[in-house]
Amino acid sequence: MRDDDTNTPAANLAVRTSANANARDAADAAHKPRRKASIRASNETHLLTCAEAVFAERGFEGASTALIAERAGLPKANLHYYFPTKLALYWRVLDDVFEEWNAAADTFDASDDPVIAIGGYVRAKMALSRRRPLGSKVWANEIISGATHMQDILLKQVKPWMESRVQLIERWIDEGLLAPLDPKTLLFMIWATTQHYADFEAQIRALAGKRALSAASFEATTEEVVKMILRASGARSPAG
Amino acid sequence: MRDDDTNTPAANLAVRTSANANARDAADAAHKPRRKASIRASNETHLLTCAEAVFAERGFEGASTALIAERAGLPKANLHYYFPTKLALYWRVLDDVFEEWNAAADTFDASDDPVIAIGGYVRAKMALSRRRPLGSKVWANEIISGATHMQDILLKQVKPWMESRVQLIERWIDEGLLAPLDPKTLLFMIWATTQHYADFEAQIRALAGKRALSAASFEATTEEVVKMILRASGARSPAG
DNA sequence: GTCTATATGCTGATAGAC
DNA sequence: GTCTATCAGCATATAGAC
Repeated sequence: MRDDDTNTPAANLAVRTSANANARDAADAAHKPRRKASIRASNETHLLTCAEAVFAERGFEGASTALIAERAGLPKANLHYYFPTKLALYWRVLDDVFEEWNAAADTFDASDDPVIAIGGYVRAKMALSRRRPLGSKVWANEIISGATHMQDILLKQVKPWMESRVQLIERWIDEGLLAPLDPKTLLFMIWATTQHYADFEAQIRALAGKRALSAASFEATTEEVVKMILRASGARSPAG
Repeated sequence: MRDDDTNTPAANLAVRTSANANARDAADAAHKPRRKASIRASNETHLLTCAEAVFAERGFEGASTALIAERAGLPKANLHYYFPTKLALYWRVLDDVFEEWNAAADTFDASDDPVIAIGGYVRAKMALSRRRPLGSKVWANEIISGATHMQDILLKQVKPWMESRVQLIERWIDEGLLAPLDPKTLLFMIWATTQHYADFEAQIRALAGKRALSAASFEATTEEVVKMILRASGARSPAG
């Protein structure tokens, strides 16, 4: 590993955003056509999409830059022009996935009614599993492999989020709005159950049939999951 | 892929068992020392143990026979002497994992009381996650990657088991011993939640601390999970 | 910005001496 | 049954012509 530890996914995220902005500014300032920057942007996003699929299917070590480039319809050297190393490309994919995880996490704070907060969060996580299963699989692969490239995100972003949500859940328990339970166990159960519909797609398809993952069926399953999680947590609304 | 479809994990399992028996018989019949057969057996099990760890960490494509052999302290050629191809070795690992999955599945039939049956099954799955997390990770990796090497096991063994358990759950619902729910969603929730403690070990360690996976803590967590799953399913004992 | 050609090392698997 | 030496192919990454 030649990269120093400032080049983490989170650090990369910041770099990327400002780098893109700088590229556009430079093009504008020189009165050059915006074309180059937009070719770059579209090639980068296309490569990221293909990389997400290959990393999901084969994990970091199993994925090859040749296969990613082939799926993107670009020569391998072109991939290395945009992303210097396979690891840099991987970190960008992890970043993108975490951004969506974060957006879903916000729905937890939509209300101080645990029925609405927990129900809404479960629905958001289920929707994410359906909309972007590949991203969830990349995340899962990374953690199964020991989460070596994600320690920073886990410790600096996910952990604080979890800890404040644990306090919120404990308050709800004190107020009698939730059954006495271990908050972390509840959160892990929500993550496990909702992400299962993305990560274990292939097993669900084999066991429950292709229809099980159709739009209508998935929506019904989502409501089943919401119902069961709410029952598991013993949630009730403050008013009632 | 040069192997024909009779060489599936399930087929391999049968072959292995009889092959081992034959090897022992032959040695006994020829009055040769038992040594050779037991060297074979011990090398094979050792290689299987190391292979399980490497496949868990890196997935099938990411794992290399060189690394597996190195961890086993054997030359790579020796590995290929016992297991002709990487795929054959992988299938044997999948078999072993499935055997344990199957043993845990039996606990579901320990009683006709859903509180005992479901609670016991959850405890068995949690115990398995703790005792053999690497096996669970291999299974998870395989399914995330599309379950291409497990279609037979899923369709011929897991699916029938699931379908008969679905009928049992439906009967319990009819008898008023479970809340009205979709049985498959309940089973998926049990699998997802219990396997989470094996597959997402690294995340749990990062978020909840190393202590979270200690023996005492894990036992407490198991009871939390049992409590929440039973509440989610609305289970009650027939007598009460 | 694109892409052919190539460097360097690792991959699964085998040959054949011991 | 063990293991060194080696194969052909694929891995990541780069050089340099266009």
